[in-house]
Amino acid sequence: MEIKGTANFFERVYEIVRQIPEGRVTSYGAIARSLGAAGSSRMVGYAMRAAHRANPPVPAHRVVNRIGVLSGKMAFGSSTLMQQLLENEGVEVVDDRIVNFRAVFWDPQEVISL
DNA sequence: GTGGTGACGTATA
DNA sequence: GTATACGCCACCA
Repeated sequence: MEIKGTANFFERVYEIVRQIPEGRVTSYGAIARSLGAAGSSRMVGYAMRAAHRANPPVPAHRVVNRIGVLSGKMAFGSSTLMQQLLENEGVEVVDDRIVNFRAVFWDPQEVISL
């Protein structure tokens, strides 16, 4: 069964983000690639921007860009909220950047391949 | 229906 | 490592 519908694009992104383990993060490109929308990474970021409309809300704070920068911290309403949430999960953040980003990086393909 | 915008990524120099 | 250019296409006015 293949759910064809652009409206489901957001839902697809949300579902992947919900599967991100605590203390881990992933990048927009990784999610986009998992959706088969490699190159359309912007759409993933756009989906996150509207993540607050999703129900249940997705841990958007676990999604950062490819260099581990909290590019969307502004969308949380507070520039420090996103960093605070990450640090609360054990992710060290300095200067709006994730320390050892590569170490805490989580590949969505890991779960999809299950 | 048309156009602008964007929580990005890749390519190139 | 930085700087610039382009593509990608769903959402909103």
